[in-house]
Amino acid sequence: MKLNQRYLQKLKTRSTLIHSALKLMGEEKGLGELSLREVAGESGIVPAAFYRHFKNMEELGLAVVDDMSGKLRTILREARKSGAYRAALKESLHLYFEYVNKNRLLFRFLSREATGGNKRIRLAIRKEMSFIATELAGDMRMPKWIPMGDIEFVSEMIVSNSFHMAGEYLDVDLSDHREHQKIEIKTVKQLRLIFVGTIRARRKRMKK
Amino acid sequence: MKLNQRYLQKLKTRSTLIHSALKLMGEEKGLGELSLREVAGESGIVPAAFYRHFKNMEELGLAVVDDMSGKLRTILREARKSGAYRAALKESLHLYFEYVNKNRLLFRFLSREATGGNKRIRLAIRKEMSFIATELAGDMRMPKWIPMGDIEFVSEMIVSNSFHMAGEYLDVDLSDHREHQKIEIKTVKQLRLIFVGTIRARRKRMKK
DNA sequence: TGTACATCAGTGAACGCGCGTTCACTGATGTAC
DNA sequence: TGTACATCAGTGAACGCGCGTTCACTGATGTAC
Repeated sequence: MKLNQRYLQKLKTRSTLIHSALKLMGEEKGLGELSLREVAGESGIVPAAFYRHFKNMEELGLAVVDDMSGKLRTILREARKSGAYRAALKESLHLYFEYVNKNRLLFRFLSREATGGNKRIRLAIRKEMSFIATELAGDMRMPKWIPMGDIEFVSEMIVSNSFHMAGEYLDVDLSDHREHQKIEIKTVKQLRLIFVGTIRARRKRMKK
Repeated sequence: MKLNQRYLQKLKTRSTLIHSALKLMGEEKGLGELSLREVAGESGIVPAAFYRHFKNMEELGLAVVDDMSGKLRTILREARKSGAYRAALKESLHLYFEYVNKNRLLFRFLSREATGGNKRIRLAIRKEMSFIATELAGDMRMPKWIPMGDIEFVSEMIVSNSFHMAGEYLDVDLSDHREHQKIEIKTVKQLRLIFVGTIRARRKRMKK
């Protein structure tokens, strides 16, 4: 039997470690600056007990990425069901930035570690973004005559751009609504440009 | 008299500190993971002497950004003079990725710290990118009827995309030429798409 | 030009601190009979 | 069901280490006269 009391308690502590790590990094500290003792302390266990869950801090970092992957995919699936994709670009992005704002720590973590000091973690995050891009490609409404290759290319660009703009969004002072608005509008313009570029470039080539 | 022997020696040590920092961070370590003692040791001075140059590691970080800003601007100016901008997109980007490869530490630093843990440094790097985008906007060859606002918008996107792709480029195994090639081609396609999007979107609006 | 004093980059020792890791342990929970 | 033993998440103490920062100092260089 695996689902016994002891096992469940272990999972709970593991999850606490993951969330403590996210909390302690906050908006300003990288994974590499986080200490094992800090995380253990915040989680209410003794430093030595950390090793019952992870071999070292890198393994914990990968677990954080894995945990957020799960969350992100769930959100994505729900957004698809709720029909958010079918809304106009402007409305979709408004929902997106609202979500970014409600999950500041998560997005700061992603933005920071996607280019951070640890290569394994960088690649894990990039892989996750690539997954999201593939999902998005499947859901995107594009003229039927646009080939799938183009759609995948464009959704990669969209995901990359959106993450980048989320990073800028999070650096704006919390109370500065005007600046938040500006970033939202800028993102809409960027994505629109990407859509137009895709469609026009393809149409041009097909006419030839 | 400012340009005395003592002052020049101080400048030299300061410059050594900056380069030691870049070297020690290498491809994998963030500014926040770098220790004052490491940098001092690598530079051949005693830890206490560090304080003759910088108040703390953050100030050193800002100096690194400032130093690379100077370098980057010089390169940009030379590229303009040499007419590299007038070459086809493909050739320009090939030169760009060659430059990225020759300055791996610099670009890894920029890529890492542009979203890194320290907000002052993030903003300093972003400001520098924005400067580069403005320069680029002035040099870019676009149809005369495209308004300056559009050109600035598009050069911002280009700079942002190019930096992002440089980050991916640096994570590819050094000997994997095929993959490097792929990233180059992908970047060309991305930028082409951005150009087409800009021109077509604007033309469309003007016809109405 | 020569002398006497000021400046200041770099020294070397010392400090208290939090770090990662090890170890034998405890005691609640699980398992075999 | 009851008992005897096994498992194992978490404990608490200890270790040696590198850290940032302070301080009084040194001695080469600069400046005023």
